[in-house]
Amino acid sequence: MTPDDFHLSSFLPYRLAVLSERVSRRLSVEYGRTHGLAVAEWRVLVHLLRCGAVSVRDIHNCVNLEKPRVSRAVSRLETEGLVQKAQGSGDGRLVAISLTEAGRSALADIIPAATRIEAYLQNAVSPEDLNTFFNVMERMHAVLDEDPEAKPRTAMDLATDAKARPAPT
Amino acid sequence: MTPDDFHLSSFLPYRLAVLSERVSRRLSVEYGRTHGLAVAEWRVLVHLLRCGAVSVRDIHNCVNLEKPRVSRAVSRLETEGLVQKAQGSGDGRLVAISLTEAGRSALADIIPAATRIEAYLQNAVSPEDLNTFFNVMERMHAVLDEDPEAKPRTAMDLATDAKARPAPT
DNA sequence: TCAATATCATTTCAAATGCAACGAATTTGG
DNA sequence: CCAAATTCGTTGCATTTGAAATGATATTGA
Repeated sequence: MTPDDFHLSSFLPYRLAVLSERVSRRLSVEYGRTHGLAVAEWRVLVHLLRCGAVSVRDIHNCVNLEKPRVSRAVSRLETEGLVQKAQGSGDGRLVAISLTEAGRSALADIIPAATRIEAYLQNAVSPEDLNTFFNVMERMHAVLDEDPEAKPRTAMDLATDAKARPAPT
Repeated sequence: MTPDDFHLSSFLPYRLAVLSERVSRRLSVEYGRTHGLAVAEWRVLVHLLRCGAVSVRDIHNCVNLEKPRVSRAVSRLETEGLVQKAQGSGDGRLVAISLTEAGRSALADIIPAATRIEAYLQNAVSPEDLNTFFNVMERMHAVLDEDPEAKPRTAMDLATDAKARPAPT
């Protein structure tokens, strides 16, 4: 089926990858140049802002990063003084990772810039179209949720996408 | 602005990355298990199917892969016999890369599976919503095209997305 | 013509990545 | 109460990655 007229540039997975990579790179220019952060570190910082003192496993389960990647991102952030590790009271295995003041202040600097980039991307379309856009993304996730070959979604992404149907029409 | 209530899971770049990565991985399960291919190799093969004998630079300019990555993907494909390199007549620097019969036959095997995955993702939404979805993606690309900090799009992606407005209503 | 510059593909090198293994700590079950 | 199994965070290791350097060929301009 469809032997020769298969265009990569109209292939959904490819298009998603190209746009995603372009957006991510544009964003990382922002926090990379200003604070020397990589994607993993950015995600960890943002997660900590909302969730206080959490373990590596918690971060791993929330921000779609492999465990070793989280561990190393936290290490880098710690040496840069943006994050601190404490012994979790209770379970001695867990590490309680939290923002330092420097980390909080870095986020206060980066988040507005990140939000601005998100906004100028989203403002290019109408609110209805944007809503449809997110709904389509959620439907595709839902399809993958049924697929045993697909990697499961994190609990956090599930929860957020579930509530992301504000306009059922 | 928006200091504390910044949710990673509703942040456009993050959501794009998560879905894109999930879709790509699901797809690579397909051609990875059946033919031992990685993403770069898959893209190269597909491009060759449409474009015959091309250079590394051509592939690099079309399928959103860095030049060294293309070079290495071609090497691997060559050792696996799916691709052949020939001296480009004329310019002695260029390499003419083309599919072998084995490569063509591998694609004949993979493309239907890939198309099937694409289809079951796209069939989860109405054609109108899917069209809106692609339009939104194109608008975001257009915004990035104006942004000097963003990486330019490849000529191929530009051409395809431009014509990707098949239903002007 | 022939030096200077540009382009092409590959390679080098350092950093990032992910899987699996590991040691430490906890929980479970007998 | 304690051995087996589980969970946690980290580290080893092999692979992948991309930026810059390299060598080879082409093109340009004096």
